[in-house]
Amino acid sequence: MSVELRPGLIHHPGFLDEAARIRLAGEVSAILAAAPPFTPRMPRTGKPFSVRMGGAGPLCWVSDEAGYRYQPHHPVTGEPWPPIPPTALAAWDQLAPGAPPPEACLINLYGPEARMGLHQDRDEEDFDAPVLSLSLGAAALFRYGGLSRSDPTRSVRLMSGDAVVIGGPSRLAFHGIDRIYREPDLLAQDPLPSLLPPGGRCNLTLRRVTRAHAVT
DNA sequence: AAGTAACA
DNA sequence: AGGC
Repeated sequence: MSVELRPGLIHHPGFLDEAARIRLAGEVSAILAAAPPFTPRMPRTGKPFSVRMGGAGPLCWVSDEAGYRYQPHHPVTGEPWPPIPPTALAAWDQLAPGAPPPEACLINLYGPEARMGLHQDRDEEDFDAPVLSLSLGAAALFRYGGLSRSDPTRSVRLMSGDAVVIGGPSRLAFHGIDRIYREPDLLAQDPLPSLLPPGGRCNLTLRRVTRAHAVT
């Protein structure tokens, strides 16, 4: 079951079943143990994000005073990023059929107070492949708009196990996270990656960064 | 610049 | 501009 929120922006509620959520949480925990979460900072001002980030893949996105960029090594340890978790790769194969393999798996870690301001994913060279988002843990209010910051926006609640595909005419659509929901009754429903605050949310975003080479 | 403040 |  899927819902087209706007052309090219597809919500797949409950895409990951319980077994897949548990498996993915374990894979993410192993990644974060090897490549610890870091706090990204705003370009120029150095203002820290409220979201902490981990990463996997040949390239991953980082942000600091010098700007936004993709780089092959962890910004603190200098080590290469761990491989993208297999459960996330399987979701890419299913939800982004025909796209070249993802190179970046950004792991956004939200505490109950974390937010992500409205933004575009535009630091990639390849805008043909979609961005794939996978949610674990606490529910969140996702807001999406159009290709201009001033375009009207709508909101939808994302739950643990949901997938969102941001592609086609919505590949550069503005989007963000306005709030994390606290749901005491459901706190124990899902195991979450270690190093995540209680009541938190973990979101994986998979992206193709470089242009795929033509096959000869 | 994925940040925030102020507002109805 | 939407959420709170």
